[in-house]
Amino acid sequence: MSNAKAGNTRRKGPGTRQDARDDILKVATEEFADKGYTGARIDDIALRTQTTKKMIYYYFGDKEGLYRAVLERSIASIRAEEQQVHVGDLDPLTALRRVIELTFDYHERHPDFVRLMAGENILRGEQLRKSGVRDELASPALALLSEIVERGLRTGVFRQGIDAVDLHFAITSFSFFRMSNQFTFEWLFESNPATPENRERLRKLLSDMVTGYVTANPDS
Amino acid sequence: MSNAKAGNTRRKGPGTRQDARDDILKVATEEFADKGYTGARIDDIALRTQTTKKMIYYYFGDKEGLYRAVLERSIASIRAEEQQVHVGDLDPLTALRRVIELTFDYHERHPDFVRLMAGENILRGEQLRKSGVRDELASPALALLSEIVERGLRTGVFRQGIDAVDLHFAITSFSFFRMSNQFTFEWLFESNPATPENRERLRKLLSDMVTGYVTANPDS
DNA sequence: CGCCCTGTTCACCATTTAGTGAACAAAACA
DNA sequence: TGTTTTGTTCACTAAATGGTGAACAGGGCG
Repeated sequence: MSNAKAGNTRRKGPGTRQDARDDILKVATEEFADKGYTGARIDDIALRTQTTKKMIYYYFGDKEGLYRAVLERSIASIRAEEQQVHVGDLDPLTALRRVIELTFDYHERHPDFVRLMAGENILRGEQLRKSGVRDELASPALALLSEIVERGLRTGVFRQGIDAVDLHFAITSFSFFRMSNQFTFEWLFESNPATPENRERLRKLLSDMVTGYVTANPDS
Repeated sequence: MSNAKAGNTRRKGPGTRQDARDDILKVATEEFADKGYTGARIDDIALRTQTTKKMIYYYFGDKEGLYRAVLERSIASIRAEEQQVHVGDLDPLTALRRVIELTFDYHERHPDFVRLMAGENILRGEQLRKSGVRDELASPALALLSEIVERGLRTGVFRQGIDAVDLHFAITSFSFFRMSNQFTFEWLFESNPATPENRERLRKLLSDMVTGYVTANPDS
């Protein structure tokens, strides 16, 4: 609509070109995370950007293209962060605790990512499936876990039948749900799990529960 | 739009009045679960209903009113189901296993409920907060768990520091995430947790993990 | 110098979408 | 039986929304 931007100083200085894309992507990420795919408004994104609506279409083609770019960027960022972690020198149980805590913390630090994934699942993951990014190594976090599980089994600290993907599932479901469902959970139980006063307790609970499960324990 | 319904037999027989509301609610539940609040289309709902768009507005006022009615109905239904469960005669650990399995199964059996809650959380739970239904006893499932935890602590089977809400959180996050995030999880790890071949394993994992955590264990 | 490629602006459009006005039908009620 | 209340039809609308056409600016390059 009327894009009456006040100080429309049309500077063409260096760094404007690629930065325009980034500017759009950052704003679009917030918008899509906040309202979901259908709820997001291109006009609103354009308004909060230094560029215009036409530029969004120029760079990303259509709403779907923009949305896919947002998803890909968000996932790339989590991968980059995961890649930094190294736990090879820790004993399996300590390493596992480490990974659990990192996963827990990551979800807390990136609510946009959580909301984006929640929204994409409502859409049955169709856009992600159309995207090609997948191949760039599934998830460093899983590789990490696989290595830990292998070591744990080898040294006899872990019990038989532990699967890395299942472990990752257990850890992620807890960490993700804590952020994604905080509102309905609070409404139901008058306690918001994503809140600071519940943070440490839940973090420890998850860590204890998973490490306890994994630990070799012949009886029972 | 043009509601050219083929056999528009305008029967006014008994049972048409209240059933119209139910018909609308059932279709609307699917629509909102499938597309989220903003993605849902009143016209589409009307088309798949025996009534017309105007009737939807007649009964529910506006889109928000319809959505809220859908949420309330969905939650009322889960409550009704939970109320049926009785585990007072089982020992705490068996009772806990029972509740875990019931929660796990409920989420599997009601994907619409899961998707609806996921969508409502993207909206930050605003509609649920506007709704007044909450008072009708928070959650029977929680009452059940509280009673089990109390017995478990009393008989010394459970260890100290177990909280019923936290337990419920752990159980629900696992069960919910399995359904809600199946698509992105499958995309990432080439394994869909909601699928029959993963069902039993995950169900057992959750049950073992939680009961293991809860069980008294002085060492470590 | 003239051409072309990448950005960029502004006005504009077709469709979709939530929501309505008014008249009418059929019970319920008096 | 007349009147009021509840339910129902159909045509209609204002606004929002994703998306476009065309013209143009400016730097790189033959």
